Amino acid sequence: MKALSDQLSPVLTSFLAASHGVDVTDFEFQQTRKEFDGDITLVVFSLLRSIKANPVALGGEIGAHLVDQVAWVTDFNVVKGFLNVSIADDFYVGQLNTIAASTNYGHLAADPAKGVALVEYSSPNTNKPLHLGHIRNNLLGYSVANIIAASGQEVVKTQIINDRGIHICKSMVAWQKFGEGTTPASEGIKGDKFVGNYYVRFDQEYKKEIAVLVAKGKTEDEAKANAPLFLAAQAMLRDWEAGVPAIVDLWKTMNDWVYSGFDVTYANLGVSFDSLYYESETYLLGKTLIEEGLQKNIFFTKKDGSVWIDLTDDGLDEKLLLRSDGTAVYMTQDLGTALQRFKDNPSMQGMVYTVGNEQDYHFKVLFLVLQKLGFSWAHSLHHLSYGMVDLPQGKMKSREGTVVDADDLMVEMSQTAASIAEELGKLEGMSAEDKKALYHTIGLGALKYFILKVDPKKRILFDPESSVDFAGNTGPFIQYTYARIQSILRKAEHIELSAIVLDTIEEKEKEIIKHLMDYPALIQQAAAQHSPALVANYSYDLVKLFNSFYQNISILGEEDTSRKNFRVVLAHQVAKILKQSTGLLGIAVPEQM
RNA sequence: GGUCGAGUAGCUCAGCUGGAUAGAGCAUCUGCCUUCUAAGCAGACGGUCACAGGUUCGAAUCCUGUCUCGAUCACCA
Repeated sequence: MKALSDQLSPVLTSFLAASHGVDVTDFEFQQTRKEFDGDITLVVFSLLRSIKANPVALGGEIGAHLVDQVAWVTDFNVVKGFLNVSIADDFYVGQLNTIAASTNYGHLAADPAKGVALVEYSSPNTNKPLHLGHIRNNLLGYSVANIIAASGQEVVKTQIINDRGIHICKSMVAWQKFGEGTTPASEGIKGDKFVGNYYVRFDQEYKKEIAVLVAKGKTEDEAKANAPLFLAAQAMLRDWEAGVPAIVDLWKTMNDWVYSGFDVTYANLGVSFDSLYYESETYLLGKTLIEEGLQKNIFFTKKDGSVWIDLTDDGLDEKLLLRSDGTAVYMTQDLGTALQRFKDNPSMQGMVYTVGNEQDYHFKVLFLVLQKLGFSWAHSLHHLSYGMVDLPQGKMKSREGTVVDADDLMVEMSQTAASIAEELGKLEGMSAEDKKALYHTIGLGALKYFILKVDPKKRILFDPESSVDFAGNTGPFIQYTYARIQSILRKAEHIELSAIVLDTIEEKEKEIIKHLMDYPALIQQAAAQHSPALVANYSYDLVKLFNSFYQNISILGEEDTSRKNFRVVLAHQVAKILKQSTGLLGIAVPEQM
């Protein structure tokens, strides 16, 4: 649609300037409805604001001009205020040839003038294994990074690792006390799960201690603050900050366990990072920013020594930036991290934070603070806010064991894919190894599409019982269509794929080409809106169009050679775009399934 | 209470910079494998676009108010 309207608009502009003396550059086009003749429709109504005329008469005037002046406009009709324009079939054939001739159609190479965009995602709590919520985060961030890159801007995928603080010390204390020297290797479990267990263990033992103290007559708050485990964790944090070697070593060891566990999950999920930031390395820079803000009188100090910013003029509240004891809070380290990233990427133009919508307020404040500190790049920051993934019984809660574990879920998806495939029995002759890889591709395709097709802003309800579909509007449906096309292309190998010349094509073929023509504009739109859902829906629509064509019109069975060639090229281009578009979503497409 | 987001078919979702009779999938029901892979295709059924006003040639889309759900307003991260 856009590709077509972009070509018609200049003609209309100059015509209206000459005939009515008005300057109009924006026209409202839409797809012609099925019940009318034509390919594209100009909404004449919208022109009436600048031109006083009868819409039907004006539509006729414009239509006649287009037929006269544009070689590939063949006909027109006017219904009420709608001008339906017909386009010559060979125009579409020409467009298909253009698409076929271009590699990476619709994707642009990085433009140095656009600088580099950072996309942050994942950034999990290093004490807990990744769960379904993190999967949504990772898929969104990874996909948005791909989409921005395809739109023509260099991208750096990054994350912030929360590797310091009292919560880290909790699992360290628990391991020291109850770990008995075990390691992930000795227990044969992933490092993140191993450390996560001690984090849970801390919480359990801590609660017992509190109960004991309360039984002895202490109040709840007193008990919490005086429980031996809590005191131990606090002491450990002090030792860590003081750089006590034994503690720092333990910290490094346990963090490495977690990271190696996460790496396995990331690899299975198919996401990756170009750079990592550690809170332990940026929170001090955050503190210097606080100093700077105080000197500039952007921040103020309260009696107890805590540092705040007053955002009431911006419709927000006062916000704490530094504790009264001088230690950093969440905001402090995020300020430092942002500045560090700019220092590392001087051409930074745009940074996307992929973080759940529960932190909308935090990011509003963060961006405002950076703006007030005078950083020009602070205006290009964007919070990619997404809704929670909820279970039928509500929020996922690790303490209640209602968390959908990321590793487990991926295994289940793979197994479901396997059982469906075995039932269908189309994979004879494929090696066990290839099958395993294929099941993973399909299972993950189902999961990724399921999550990415919905608007990020919306909550997702995940029902483990009804699970993720493999038929209908799903990832496997798209993968299946791709595999079918590959099958055709294998059989069509001997066909000469030179530029096609045809005067007439089928309606279904035309619909497909129209959709292919929209791809470049779609990528730009998806990048501007940070929306993988747009790419997912585009891919689905393309597959719907192709399948209808495939089931109703024979490709290889066509006797006319040039027509057969045309259809093979068309199928080939559909596959090409599908591979590109699903690739942006992190979904792989199989040669056979 | 303030702020932000969501509310479209029984269910899960598109559509939202205003345009012709609001679209898909799942579920239910009909057909289609002797022909390029049926994880598919063709069709039926299914809607007061939360509610009420307003703006205009025209509103699911924009504005105002109301209701429901979620998030947030911590010297937690």
